[in-house]
Amino acid sequence: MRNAARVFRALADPTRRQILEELKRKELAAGEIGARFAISAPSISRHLAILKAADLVSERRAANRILYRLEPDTLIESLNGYLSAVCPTQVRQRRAITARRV
Amino acid sequence: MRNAARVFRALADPTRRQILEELKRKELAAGEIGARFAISAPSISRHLAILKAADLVSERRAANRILYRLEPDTLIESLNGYLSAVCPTQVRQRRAITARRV
DNA sequence: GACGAGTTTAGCGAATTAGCTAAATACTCA
DNA sequence: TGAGTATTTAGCTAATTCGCTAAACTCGTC
Repeated sequence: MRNAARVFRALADPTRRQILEELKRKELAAGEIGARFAISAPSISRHLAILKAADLVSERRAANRILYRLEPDTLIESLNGYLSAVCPTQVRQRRAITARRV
Repeated sequence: MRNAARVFRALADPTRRQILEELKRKELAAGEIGARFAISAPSISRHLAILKAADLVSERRAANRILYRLEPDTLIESLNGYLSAVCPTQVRQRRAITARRV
């Protein structure tokens, strides 16, 4: 994965990991995400920019607001890619299935 | 996973991710690991301590040297645990197999 | 017990990061 | 166009991180 470094860097922060969890059900506006945390809007905005740079989320404007959406493929491919590189035997079965599914 | 924060923090550094890859085949002494990188022995030692604190490696003394061994279960469970939390539908099949295997 | 090899600990400096507030930008609606 | 809402950008500070060198520790051997 060419972007794996950015992905792992992005996942190092607990707030960012939780943001991705918040987005798992549906896309949310930056403000809606921020409301779930005790930190300022600019800080949330910065976290979202880092997640976007890692292709872990995408954004689209909807009128006034900017909606963020999880990009599960980046997460799955990055983490699975590294798992496969480090623990090839343990994840062999898993990869076979992923390949079939895609 | 109680330790997931430490695991993700540990994986944020490219040197540490590569150390785990070096360890995938067999356990290695700190010096053998260091020889594969262009950084000083103390820096490698520090990286190994961080990996050990995250339970991603274990160590045992062998005479003069300290051998480090990959702990694949921690890596697999941490990454898969987070994947399952964020992308439950996409990793459903995968988890079923892991459960059967364990 | 002293030496040598292997490794870690201490302590420092430069760079990065995560938080904040204030100000700027983007868009909608009257 | 002017006001209001949503979000980002700029600029700052405090804390963390990663690298280094020097010194200490551990173990086996003489």
